[in-house]
This record gives sequence, structure tokens and C-alpha cells, in this order.
Amino acid sequence: MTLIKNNRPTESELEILQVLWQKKSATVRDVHEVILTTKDAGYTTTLKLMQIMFEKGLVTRDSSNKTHIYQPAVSKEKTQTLFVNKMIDSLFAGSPAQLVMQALGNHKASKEELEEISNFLKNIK
Amino acid sequence: MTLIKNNRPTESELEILQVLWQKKSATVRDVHEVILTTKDAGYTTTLKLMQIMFEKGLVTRDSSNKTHIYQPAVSKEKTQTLFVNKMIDSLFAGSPAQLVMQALGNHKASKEELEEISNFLKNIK
DNA sequence: ATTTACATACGAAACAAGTCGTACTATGAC
DNA sequence: GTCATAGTACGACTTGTTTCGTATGTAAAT
Repeated sequence: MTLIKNNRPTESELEILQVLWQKKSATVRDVHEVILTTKDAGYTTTLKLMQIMFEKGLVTRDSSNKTHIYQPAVSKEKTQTLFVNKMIDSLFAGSPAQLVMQALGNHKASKEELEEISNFLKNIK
Repeated sequence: MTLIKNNRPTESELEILQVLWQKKSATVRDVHEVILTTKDAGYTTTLKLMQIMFEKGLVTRDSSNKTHIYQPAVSKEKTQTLFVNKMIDSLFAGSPAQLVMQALGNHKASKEELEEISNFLKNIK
């Protein structure tokens, strides 16, 4: 029986995943360049992180060439769900509605967004 | 000039805060008993965590008696906001609406909850 | 007064995340 | 061929979190 580990990505891993989700496919340098716009970090730091993510199965890579090409191995949606669930559980007493209202209350979304959510609500009702 | 640190509570600290938010005021033992229903941990582990939280300013305590009495020093709402913002930023491209729809889509909230959210929406529109 | 029970304090180990230096390798320019 | 460049691999350090053992204090019960 293989033990399924809870592979919740860490903070830095999320940053990298974001780049990969957006670009679909990227080298360490590609990712690193994006990371640099947000924070300071050495190239080998990003490299190491991505190597670890590969070991964890968070990304795949094509290593047939010298410069490896990485792709996300976990979907954005699944990952979002993972974190949202965790958060509902640990901060909103299991109630998604509470989370929703917190998010809406604190963020003054645009008219369009509110409209979008209204429609969404009508649909699932 | 004093540097204000970003005091985001850790995972274990959140568990403890949850108990304190609910009970308003509690001893280490009170908290520990609740923690035990969820996971295994030694008493001194909970004690140590709460001592650290005291040093960090996450809780206050009345130590005039042998058995100290703890209270939360950060509000549930502020903490929720902290985490929700973080999450919107790091997983939903800055869009609260996306988070909201994720949360609603994956959780089939009850009719009452949906109604509540609808009303909430009307109000802020 | 001893023992028992239950508190706090605190050091140290175990673990995880992030960071970077350094070694090594492949490739293209000269 | 030699050199510069750009890549991977990996060990080791740092910092933060979680865990728990052990020392110690205090009060109530016998």
C-alpha cells in the first residue's frame, strides 16, 4: 500500500507554479526571470526549488536537452481547491459562505465582478 | 523605529487561536483538551506553543495565579482577512471574485447559505 | 512533613523551507 | 584545443516550527 502524501505546495513552490501555469512550459531561467520581478533570489535557489518540486511530483520535466523544460504536474484548479478547503476548515469553521462574504466584504469588487457572481449564484441555485 | 513584523500565525498557532476565539478565555489545559480531539500531542507541546504565542503577541495572559489564563490578542476577522488576502494574491491573480466562485463551486452550500450570500450581494451593490 | 498532582519554564532535538556556494558538464566562439 | 558561457547537481548553512523531556514550584491531601 502506497502512502499518499499531502503534497500541498509551499509558498515558494506556489510562486513557481504560477509561472508554469501561465506559461504552460518553461525553463528554470524563464521562471527565474519572472520571480526576479517580485523578489530577490539567486538563480540556483530557483533551480534547487524546481528540482525539489520535480522529486515531489509537482512538476514534470523534459531533460533530453541540456536545458531542461518544466511543466506543472498539478492543475491550478486542484491546487486552488486544496487551499480553499484547508482555509475554510481552519479559519471559517467549515462554512464556505463565511469565506465568501469575508472575501467580498473586504475587497470591494467591481460592478462587473459582482454581476458575475450574482449570475453564478443564480445558476447553482 | 520599531520594525513591525508580519505576524501571520502558523498552522498550529491557528488551531490554538480557534479554541481561544471560541472560548474567549482558556487555560493551557482547556486548549489542550480540544486539540486532543483532533490530533495527538503532548501537553507540554501545547504549553510551549502558547508560550511562544505570548512572546509573539498573538495572545495575552493573566499570570497572577498559578494556572495562567490566556486570551486571543488578534481578532478572528483580522486574521481571516490576512489569510484571505494572501490567498487571493498568491492563487487567484488578485481577483476576489475568482476565489468566491471557486469556494461556491466546490462546496455546494445549502439553500440558506446561498440565499444569505445573495442578500449580502444585493446589499453591497 | 511527605507525597501526589498539576502547573510553568526551558533547553535541545527533529524536521522543514529557503538560500547559496561550489563543482562539474556541455556547447559554441575564437 | 582553449576559453567563456550557461546550464545542472548537490551539500551545507540558516532560520523557523514543532515536539518533548526534564527541572522546578506550589498547593492540597494524607
